[in-house]
Amino acid sequence: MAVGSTLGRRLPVMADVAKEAGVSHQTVSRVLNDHPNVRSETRTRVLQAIDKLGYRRNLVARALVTKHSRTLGVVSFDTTLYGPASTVYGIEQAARAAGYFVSIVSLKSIDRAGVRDALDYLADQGVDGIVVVAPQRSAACALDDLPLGVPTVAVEGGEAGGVPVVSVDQVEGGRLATEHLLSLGHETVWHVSGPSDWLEAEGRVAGWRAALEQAGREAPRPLAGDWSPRSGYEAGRSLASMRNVTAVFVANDQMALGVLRAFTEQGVRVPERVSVVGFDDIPESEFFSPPLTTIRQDFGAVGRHSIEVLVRQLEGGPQERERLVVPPVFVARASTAWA
Amino acid sequence: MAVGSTLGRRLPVMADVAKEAGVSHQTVSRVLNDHPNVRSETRTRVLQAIDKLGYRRNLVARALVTKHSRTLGVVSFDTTLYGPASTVYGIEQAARAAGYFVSIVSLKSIDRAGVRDALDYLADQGVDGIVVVAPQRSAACALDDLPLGVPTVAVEGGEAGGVPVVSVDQVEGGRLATEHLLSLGHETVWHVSGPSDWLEAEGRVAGWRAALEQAGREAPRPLAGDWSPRSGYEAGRSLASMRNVTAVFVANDQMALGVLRAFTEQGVRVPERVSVVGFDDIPESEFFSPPLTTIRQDFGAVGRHSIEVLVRQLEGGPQERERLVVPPVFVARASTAWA
DNA sequence: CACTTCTTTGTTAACGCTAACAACAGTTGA
DNA sequence: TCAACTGTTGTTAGCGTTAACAAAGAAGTG
Repeated sequence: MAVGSTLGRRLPVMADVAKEAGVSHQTVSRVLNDHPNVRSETRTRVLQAIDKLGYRRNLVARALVTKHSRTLGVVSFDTTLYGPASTVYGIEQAARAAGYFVSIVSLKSIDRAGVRDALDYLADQGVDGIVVVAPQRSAACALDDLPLGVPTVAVEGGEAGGVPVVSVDQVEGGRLATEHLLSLGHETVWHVSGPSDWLEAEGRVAGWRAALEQAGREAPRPLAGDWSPRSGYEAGRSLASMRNVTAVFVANDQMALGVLRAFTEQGVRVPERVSVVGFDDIPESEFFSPPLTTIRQDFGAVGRHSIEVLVRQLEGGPQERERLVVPPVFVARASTAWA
Repeated sequence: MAVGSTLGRRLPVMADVAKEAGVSHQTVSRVLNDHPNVRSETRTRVLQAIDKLGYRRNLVARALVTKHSRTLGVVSFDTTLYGPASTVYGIEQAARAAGYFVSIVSLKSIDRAGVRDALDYLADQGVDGIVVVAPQRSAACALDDLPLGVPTVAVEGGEAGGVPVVSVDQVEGGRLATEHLLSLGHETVWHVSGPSDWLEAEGRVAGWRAALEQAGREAPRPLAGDWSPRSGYEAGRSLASMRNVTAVFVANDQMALGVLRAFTEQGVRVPERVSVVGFDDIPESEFFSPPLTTIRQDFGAVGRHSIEVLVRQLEGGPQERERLVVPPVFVARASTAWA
């Protein structure tokens, strides 16, 4: 690509290419859009002109007339956390592979108004579709009043207002963790949960409860955390002081780290005296002391599926009210042992 | 905002609002853009019409004529890692506060071609400016051939081709870590470095070397990792088998976790026999066993500054060849002790 | 009172592209 | 020979907005 004749001047437009190639601008457009009826000799002449002038088509002008920007909007919450970050990454990769740009709004806090603003913001910008990573009840609610006419998919969105949802089966994950601990002979399993307004936290609690119930065990009162290692640490200190605790299912790996730390400080040995299971399988978990048994979520798959569903809608499909569930995977390591 | 008369029809445009308010479309435009010369009575009539029709302005059309999209592009590498994720988050927050959208391209691998493509991709889309998170030498090189005319800022970009750079002072960080260990009476300090093509890794090595040299100590051969806990673990196994190692500066916290794990397995006590310092201060570090002494990077500040510099350029400032450096902060915890 | 100036509004022409239709050659077929 | 078709290209008219200029009235000034 050369800069050539337009050096220092304004960027070349389609008309410049047309003149250079001795055709009409419409023929240039046809070449660019792979229309069938262009003589191959004409096509090469146009391509040469494009190359010579260093022409790049103006996608804004294109979007104005086609009404499609080939941009997807993503609304997420705190992309500093491993889960959201991985999900957004998966979404971005899948979107690009499908030929779409991604415009991201990362919310600091999620109230209904914040999500609404973000959605309006994206709709204004002319995105073709939106993925909302809505792990909280409040965010999921905001999906009830969507910008009209913009196809939307929710990730981890519960029964979000009429839009398709892609999520990891949190209930199943909670069940897997709990059943594993029960199968090791533990009388019951304690639980450090995530914040109560998070759907994921709720799902894990439900799975944990279901597994205990099925085994005919009493469910102890869960300890509530906020996903942070510190909150896990505090829960861990409480648990360490209780003699009857032998198994703990912690709702994410970061809090599990805090629990492990508290146990170490209090001289509670893992897994000899207490077994611990986490959730997420962050890259660090394998190197905790001891390496953490956990439930892996395939965030990449969630991202890919959400884009698949969205693109299917964009490209003509009907607004199906589908619900895609990605199964979690149990990962055995060294933080759990026989009672 | 009501949906009103256009229910089920096409979205209302400026002309519809104009007709509703009994003015010309240009007057509507003036109201929307806060032009001074509009009679206040006219203004309220227009605003009422906007509200009644549920009108939202078409930013694509606006961008076509103004040549500004109020969108910034961000090119980053693997936003799953804590550092890049935090930086991008900081950028996004700052950009939104400044009234800009953010379009993100997250590269899987960074070769020069990949970065180039991403830049073209964004330039095509009509972004007003670009932030490149270019922590690798290869990425930084790609800044040499930038899309013409799009203001750009590099984050962690070394001496990137003529564009402003915002970064954390990695050399100073490496120095802080090493000096701390030397001040505790350690004879010398070993180093587990990041990948050699990362500028950050290089800076930390340089700081470590400088501190040792200044103290008149021999620098041992550094062990190379790839930022992952696993590579730290492997380095840790090597170090554990060497009797003369009493202090290790690890180039990031994730690898430090791996080192700690290897030491634990081999019965090497931290900090009693070996002191360990990490880098980054990820949220987990405080809860490692033992809590990790480390160097904190203020990723949020880096993001904010990069947007500041970029916006200053966009809004008329000259393309200054500036270099903004954010100082790292030493964080003392329990993984270091007197030799 | 004529003259300039200011305020408010409207009219017209872009911005760079694609869609729709028109036009023209070169076939083909009756 | 004329009509109908086919493949290729050009012409025109938008998309929805802002910029530039024009115009009309109000207000100030000598």
